[in-house]
Amino acid sequence: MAGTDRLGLGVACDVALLTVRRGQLAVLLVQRPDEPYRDQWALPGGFVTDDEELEVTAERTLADETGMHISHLEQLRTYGKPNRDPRARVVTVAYVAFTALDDDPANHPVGRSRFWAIDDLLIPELDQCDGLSLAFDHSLIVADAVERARAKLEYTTLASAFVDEPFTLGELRRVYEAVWGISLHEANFRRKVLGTPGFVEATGETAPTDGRPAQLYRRGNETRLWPPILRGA
Amino acid sequence: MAGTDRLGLGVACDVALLTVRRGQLAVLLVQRPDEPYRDQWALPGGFVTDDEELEVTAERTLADETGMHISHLEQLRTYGKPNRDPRARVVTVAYVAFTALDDDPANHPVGRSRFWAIDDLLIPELDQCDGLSLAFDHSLIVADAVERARAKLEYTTLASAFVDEPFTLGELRRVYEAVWGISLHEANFRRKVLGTPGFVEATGETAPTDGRPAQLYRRGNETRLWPPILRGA
DNA sequence: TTAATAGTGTCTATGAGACATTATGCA
DNA sequence: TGCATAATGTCTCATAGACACTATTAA
Repeated sequence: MAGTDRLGLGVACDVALLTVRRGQLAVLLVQRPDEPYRDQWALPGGFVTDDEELEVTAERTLADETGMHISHLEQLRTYGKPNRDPRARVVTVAYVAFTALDDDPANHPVGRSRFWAIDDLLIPELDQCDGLSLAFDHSLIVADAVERARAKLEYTTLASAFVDEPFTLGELRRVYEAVWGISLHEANFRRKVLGTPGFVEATGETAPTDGRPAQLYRRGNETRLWPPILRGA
Repeated sequence: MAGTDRLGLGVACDVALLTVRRGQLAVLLVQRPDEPYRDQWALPGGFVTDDEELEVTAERTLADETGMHISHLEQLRTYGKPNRDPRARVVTVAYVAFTALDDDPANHPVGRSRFWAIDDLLIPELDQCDGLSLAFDHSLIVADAVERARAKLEYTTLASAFVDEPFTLGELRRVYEAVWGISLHEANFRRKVLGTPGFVEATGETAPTDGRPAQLYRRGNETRLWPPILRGA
């Protein structure tokens, strides 16, 4: 670690908060109030302050800019291309988080922030060549966050983080379908989820649907999913 | 991204170069010439210079400190605890890479660097409570690198990156055994590898062993491994 | 009744784990 | 000959995929 010039280099954190809304995977964005990229949409985030943990920076800036308080952030990766910010060299440590949208308005984004369906964004990295254009290299970060979510559904019980409790197996299945963009076989999905101890816990209650009422479940204690549910080749 | 105080914060890159040597997973370390942690062993790495890609910093400092030239680095994660470096706030972007050790001395570490078997290191994060103590939080980085390697063996053909060409299936199997620390069933492993198109390509040659001579193979073009080879619960 | 979704049961194909057996070198 | 490792064959079990069928509500 030889010391070289390291001034004029900023460190920031950005957060890709994902949810499933109206059957679509969505990400929380903020409309930028200032240049550069004024009025364009960007991930919430900001610079690291002295003696502040990176994850705390992510939580703090997320709360400041969107009003969302999320406690379990997961580091995604770090983006440091020299010209990714036109003002100066900024290395950003991106975090990803997953949340359910409940009916409590206190948990909804405020100010210039809102959720956007991934499908409505211009994300070349996901072969989406039209839609809302994002500031900086944030389309790349969103693409990586989406891939992280897709991968984690395979081998963890993350899907249940996207649904509000209590939930039905149909709702849980539609999370998989929204994130992976494919349809899953209802009966096999049920067998798999119920056959994994600790994935979900039955409440004994039922909820009305468009058809037969469905059993309600809560999240179980298990976080790993073994064997995994694989997306296929 | 509101601008706040961001001076006095350094950005560095560190590299965990992994290999399999004498049947053991090993990592390339450098004995520190200066304080802090003088004479202790650390990952090669150094500060990012102006307008330098993070990956280039990693490659450059690896080459400077160890003489190893590795072109395919993969970002591992970023470590930014406020006091991880006693001198100043330093955020380090860690990279991981995988290499085979051939007989060419040009590809061996030089100077104060050498490979250390993971088993000989003090890595609390891997429940290894005695052995060589590493500088900074590098035992955590090494632990994460080892876990990355273990995971990638499952769903990619990474294992072949650890063996010098040409290689036998026995050598390839011993890579899995060294990295995962378990023994694999020889016949099932062979069926799996040969049943995955593009994992290995037969050369037609054979190599002597302690028993029957073994067919020799080269790396194939496939990088994904489907279905994966799973370590088990 | 029909439509819609929840939920159960079962057949089959695939692939992993386990094991037996043969092949081929060397001491 | 015995030993060590390579290589092949096969049986079994777990599980995913597919599909048929029943259950329960609302319109």
